[in-house]
Amino acid sequence: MTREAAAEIFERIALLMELKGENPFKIRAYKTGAEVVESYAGDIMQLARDNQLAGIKGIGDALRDKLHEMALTGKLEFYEKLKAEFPEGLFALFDISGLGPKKIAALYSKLGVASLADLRRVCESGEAAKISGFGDKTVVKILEAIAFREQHASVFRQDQVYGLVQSMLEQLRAHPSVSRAEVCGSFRRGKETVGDLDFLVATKRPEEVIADFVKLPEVNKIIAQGGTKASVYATNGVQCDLRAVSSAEYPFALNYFTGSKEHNVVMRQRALDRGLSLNEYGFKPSQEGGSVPEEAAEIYEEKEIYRLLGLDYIEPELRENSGEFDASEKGRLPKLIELENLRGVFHNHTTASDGKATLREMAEAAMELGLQYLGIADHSKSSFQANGLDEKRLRAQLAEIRELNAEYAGQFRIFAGSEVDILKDGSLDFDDELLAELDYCVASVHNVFNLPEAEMTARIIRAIENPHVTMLGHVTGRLLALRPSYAVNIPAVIDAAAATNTIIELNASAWRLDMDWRWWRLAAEKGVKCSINPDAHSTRGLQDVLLGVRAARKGWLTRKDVINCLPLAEVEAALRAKER
DNA sequence: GCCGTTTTCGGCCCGACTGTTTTCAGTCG
Repeated sequence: MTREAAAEIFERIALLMELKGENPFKIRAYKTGAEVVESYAGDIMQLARDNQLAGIKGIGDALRDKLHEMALTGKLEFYEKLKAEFPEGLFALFDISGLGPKKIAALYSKLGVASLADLRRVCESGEAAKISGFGDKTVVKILEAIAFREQHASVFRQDQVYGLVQSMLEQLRAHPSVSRAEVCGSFRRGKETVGDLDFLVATKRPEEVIADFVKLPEVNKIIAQGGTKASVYATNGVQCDLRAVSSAEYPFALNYFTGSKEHNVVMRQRALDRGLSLNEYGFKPSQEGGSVPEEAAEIYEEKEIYRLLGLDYIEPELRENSGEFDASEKGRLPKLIELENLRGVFHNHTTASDGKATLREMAEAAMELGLQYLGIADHSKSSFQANGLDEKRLRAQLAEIRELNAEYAGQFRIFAGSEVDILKDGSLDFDDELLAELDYCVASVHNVFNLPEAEMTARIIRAIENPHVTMLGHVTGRLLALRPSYAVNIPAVIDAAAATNTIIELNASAWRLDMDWRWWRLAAEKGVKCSINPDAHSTRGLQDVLLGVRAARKGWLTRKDVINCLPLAEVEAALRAKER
């Protein structure tokens, strides 16, 4: 069993206990346990198998035994019994914004609501509004939340599929009859979420490869299986399609199945303009009696298809038919940022607020990743829920950082910052005097999400105009497929950032990827710099920068647009650019 | 269920907002 699966079971135990009205502290212990399992720096499942879990904070006797059982048997008796007390569909109700355990328990016990469909029915029929604690407004909100949820029903964040993609690709590439394999579709294009996964292989024995594909351990259910393609559901619920083509067809199929649909339409039109018809198998003459030029018959790489159509190679992330053809024709495609360009990371949390690792552990993890610097930005005092730091604790952390920096002298640098709350009126949670003592400051909205657009925009711009705000955190507050962005005028925010030399964060957490890639070209054109921030709450969380880089590439950004590509010697000046 | 320089019991994060109420329960961050 993977650590993700074990953490998920602890989380579900917590949900079920909430439904049963169990001791809230017991529930919290399971939630904490899930977080520890998820973010532990080390192979916690191996430790669980070997019974070596003693001394891990947050894992006591009970959770230790349960982890051991899961690691050994792949199951947990305790959870199976608990789960059997409630219908499976109840879990989906927790994803409805505004519904918590008490309301779900009431709906279940009073009206027998056991699924999203049931929930919609009792809301529409008026039954729900009659339950004590429910009213008309609650019902309207629930129906709105169901609609939002359904729009995003089969949507998966990258962290939910990344491991699956790597593992399936690895197994496909290792197959003796497979010469090449790749993942296509929206995943290859670096979209923030995906609906399904499209795999492609080049092989001379398609049926054999497909027969082995549907037997992979990650496959939960076969939807369809034929001579050249198969569709399955993976254990985490993602639909995975596999197409098997010949080696000669492979570059064409790779291009076709990567999309986007709109990009493909332009590609085929360009081919027609050259007397060629393009599909997923290759070039053909577009008219009878026509011919295919020699170079079109000898294509091995995707790049050569673009060249034949008079284009520079277009990276998959840019294939949205949003200007890439024009730039490609003119030789003006950007040289996209790469993971290796990053020299450091800002906006990270420690145990001082709601992080799982200490300052020193975070610094050492960053060093191990080959980074030159690490920016800390723990929550400020208004974020009670996240154990935000008050002035005194922040100053203490500042002193601790100075000491560590003395120890690391020359090798590595920690930048002392704060993720300071933007209060309802746009003022900040700390006064200017304290902010001036920091190396940098990320300002973020964490509460009162329901302001009208004009007010929210003014609130954020007021924060941007503070000379000590180095960068703006997660601009829209969205949680992918879970909670929409609050109302905010992003072009106005970008203009304000440009006018004040304020950096905008690309929050690299798989849940956020905020600011959205669709806005980065505009921001870069206006001269706004980006900071790819992992918003790490654990040492493992630092690796989310990978997702941030993918989103930045999709936003046409180069290393010159991203301040944490700067070497240590230059980045400090960049942090001070605004104050100057 | 976890934890402990106040250690084997007693405490465990806090306040805003919303919608339902008529003083508060539930949800959220």
